Amino acid sequence: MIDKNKGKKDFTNFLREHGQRLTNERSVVLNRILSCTGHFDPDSLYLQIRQTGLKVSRASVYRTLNLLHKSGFISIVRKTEKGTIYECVYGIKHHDHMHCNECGKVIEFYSEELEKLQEKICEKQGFKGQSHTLEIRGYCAKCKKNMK
Amino acid sequence: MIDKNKGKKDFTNFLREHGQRLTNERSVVLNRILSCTGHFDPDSLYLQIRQTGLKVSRASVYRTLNLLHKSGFISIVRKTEKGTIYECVYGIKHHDHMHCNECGKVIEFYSEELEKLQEKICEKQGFKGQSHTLEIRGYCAKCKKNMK
DNA sequence: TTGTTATTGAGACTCATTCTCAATTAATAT
DNA sequence: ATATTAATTGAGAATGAGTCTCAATAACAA
Repeated sequence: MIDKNKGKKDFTNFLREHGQRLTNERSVVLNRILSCTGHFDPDSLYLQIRQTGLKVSRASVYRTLNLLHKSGFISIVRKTEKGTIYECVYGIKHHDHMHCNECGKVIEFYSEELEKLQEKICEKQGFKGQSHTLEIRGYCAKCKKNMK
Repeated sequence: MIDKNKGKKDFTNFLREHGQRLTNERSVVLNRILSCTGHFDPDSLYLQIRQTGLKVSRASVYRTLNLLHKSGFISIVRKTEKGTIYECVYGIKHHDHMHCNECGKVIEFYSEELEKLQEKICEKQGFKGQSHTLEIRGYCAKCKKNMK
């Protein structure tokens, strides 16, 4: 389970280092995303927050998401026509995605071997890898079967 | 070198299969992207076309880019705040990208080993991989050195 | 408490992309 | 060729995610 207090502390530290403050609004957004399982988009997040009776403006939601992204609490899964999809990665093991072109299902996976190989490839180029995004598109087991 | 005639033929076939036609406008856009080396964005492409004296509306450029994307002639490199960046991949060997967070440099690379490993990972999930995008972010050799 | 500075919210604004629809053009049938 | 039918185009309006403005407010330091 995610330690929300630690999250709050870590985020506060990040803000401090940048001469910024932990406000109520930021705290509300942080709490919300730390409870998120799975992917989310800014507007749903905004609506969820409103539904709980708390008041944070859309502008602040966007502003806070940018901060959370910079500080590494959340990462961008993909950008679609309808906007950006995020996921919370704080305290969560890194993973990559498979995306079914047919039903839209997203499979998360992790491979130590893959990570190692990427490091090796970076070294060969003199590149210092810091993070990466890998999305494999194709057809999930179910859709593959349905297609004959 | 890319065979533009073959490109035209292949694109026409794709269109036919979807009950669509190869118009002058589409042909102009196709030609332009087949001459593109490197990455490009829709608006620059539009301006380039206008500069050569040819007339294709912005709307048609966007519409054609969508078709070229669906038919696999071009792929999306990344979506930025300023819009989508494409690259022509027709007749070009698949590759992945490293992106320097400091200077913005993009390094293209290809690893057979990486491709194989991904296939293996897909199989394990019963997933049928069709394409993928891998972007490694970090620091290029030069910037790495400058940061000491 | 007070002063200083960051932050907020409402709504205006931006800008990439899509949509509208009358006019045009490609492919096909006559 | 010519008519018929359906796809396509262009100009500009519309859309919509995300950002910006700025006066009012809240957080922090002394």
